[in-house]
Amino acid sequence: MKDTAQETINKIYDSLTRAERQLAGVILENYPMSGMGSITRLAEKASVSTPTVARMVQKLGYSGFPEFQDTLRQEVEARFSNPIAKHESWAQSAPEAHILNRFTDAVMSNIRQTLANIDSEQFDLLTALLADEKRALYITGGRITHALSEYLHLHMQVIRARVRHIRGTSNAWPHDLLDMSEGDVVLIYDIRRYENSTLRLAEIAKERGAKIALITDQWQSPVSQYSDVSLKCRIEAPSAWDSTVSMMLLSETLIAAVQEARWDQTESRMHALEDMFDQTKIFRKFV
Amino acid sequence: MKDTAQETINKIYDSLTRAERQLAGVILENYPMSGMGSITRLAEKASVSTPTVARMVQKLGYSGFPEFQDTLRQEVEARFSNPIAKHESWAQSAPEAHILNRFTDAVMSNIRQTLANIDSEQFDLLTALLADEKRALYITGGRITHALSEYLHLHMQVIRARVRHIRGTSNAWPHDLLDMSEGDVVLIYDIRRYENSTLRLAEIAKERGAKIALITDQWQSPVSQYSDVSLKCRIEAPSAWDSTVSMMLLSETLIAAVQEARWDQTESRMHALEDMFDQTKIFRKFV
DNA sequence: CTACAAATGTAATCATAGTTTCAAAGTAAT
DNA sequence: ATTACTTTGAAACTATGATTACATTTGTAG
Repeated sequence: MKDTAQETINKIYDSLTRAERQLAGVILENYPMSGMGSITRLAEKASVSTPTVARMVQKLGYSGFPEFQDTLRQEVEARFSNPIAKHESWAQSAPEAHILNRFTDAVMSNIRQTLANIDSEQFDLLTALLADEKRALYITGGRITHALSEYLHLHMQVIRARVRHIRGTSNAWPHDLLDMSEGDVVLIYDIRRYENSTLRLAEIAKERGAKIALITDQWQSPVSQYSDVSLKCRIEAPSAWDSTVSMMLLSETLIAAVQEARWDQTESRMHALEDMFDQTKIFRKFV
Repeated sequence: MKDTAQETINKIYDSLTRAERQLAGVILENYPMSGMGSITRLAEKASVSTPTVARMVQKLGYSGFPEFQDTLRQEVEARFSNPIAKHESWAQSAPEAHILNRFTDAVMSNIRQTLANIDSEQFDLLTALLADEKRALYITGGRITHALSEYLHLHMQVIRARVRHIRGTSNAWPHDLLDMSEGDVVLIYDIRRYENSTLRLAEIAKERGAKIALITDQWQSPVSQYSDVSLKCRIEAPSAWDSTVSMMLLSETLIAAVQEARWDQTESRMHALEDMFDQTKIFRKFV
């Protein structure tokens, strides 16, 4: 493997001249960031002239300062992108290039980026809206996100009253909007291939005074122009389709957050639900 | 405290134009290293022109690209000398104990464990079964996993013919089994609070000579006694409910794998679908 | 469909960074 | 002390990066 700049410097340190050693000292001092500015700045920091710097990087084996700097940049990048988990293979039983590993790589990165860019205030605001039972809650999704919206709906129904699922994919949704009143919340999932009917729905809901919450991709659905709160998720994947894993994560986190926020009320609802399950014998008793 | 470039970008993201968002995406993608090269390189990576970059950094409040880059450099330097970054907090904008960070922690660990314990041969076997159009495919889920099963069904329908979704939650599923013949595949999602009807379904399908595939949790559904192939997922979460994110990940990976396996046939199906969408004007043209 | 405004890229211009030349200063050997 | 050689930085030069002006394209309202 190729040496890092650091190693090279140490290797040839003895053959360096006075000014060059001075410079080498500064570079190593807080390596590798010191070399990230311009050649002039580095020269000044080491109190030598720019030609001295230029000459030394050539001694180190680089064609010029830019190449030297590129090397440093790459080193920084390597250290950055996940000190530990850089190239761990997720499924050890499969080769690194197996779709299991490639896909998981992408998804992990999606999740990291989604979380890194999330605005926690928006999240908290949305949690508060969803937890407020005075506001009726409408949930809807598009073709791909329908499943997610249904999943959220299922859980929200357990947590609180007045939750409704709108099938955005049907054309019956205007009926659902009849009951909507000022201050109600409409939560919309919308990712690319943004659908026209979803946009219309948001528009109409907005007109009726509803709060619009949006969960969308990094390119943002046009619905965002009407939304009061929105969360952006990364959805890229090595596939012909996008990955909604990060949206699923956010949805579940929302469920957990809302649930936490109103545990008092939810607890009794859950018990009631359990009782009903018991009576209908849907589930196996203790496996 | 002064905002980081990252925060600033997110804050004004809404007011950005198409090309600028494209650029913002690239910057955030592997922030902050992407901004460390020259303006030209950054522009190329984002497929926009250099003026677009120059304009955006000004929108962000910097006097020009060099100042912007200086800021990034300082951020990198700060993170470098800061050893606390070890235990990474996913959403930096929220405290470590925020549900966003706690939940994500759990989910990341679920994914790691799920992948670590997966048997890639089982996965490949399942991929092959799903890719084989000679076998009709039936997909079903339980109360919680219904959404997942529907999601998989949606995609499988695009990829291949003869796919059917069985609503395990209704009591009409015996009807769906009438057409089932030897060698067909039944894919079942089943996680805890395993449902009786799901078990019955598996039993009957097995009797009719179907291959049973199972996606379940780490405690394993009783369906596994009938299954020919099964994948186990971790689903624990700091919540009153389980997290199905890892199942979603596996499902999407399966979709990608099957799709890859039969891309020749799938491609034309997807085009046909696109054409139909165009005709029905469901989607917005290029946002 | 037309007219206008906004967005974006091309190309010219300007600024700064990087390199090279060369002369001055330092150093060591005679 | 003189000469030959090495080191070094000032300054000229060159290349590349950043900015600006302007034309083209794209989208939108009338």
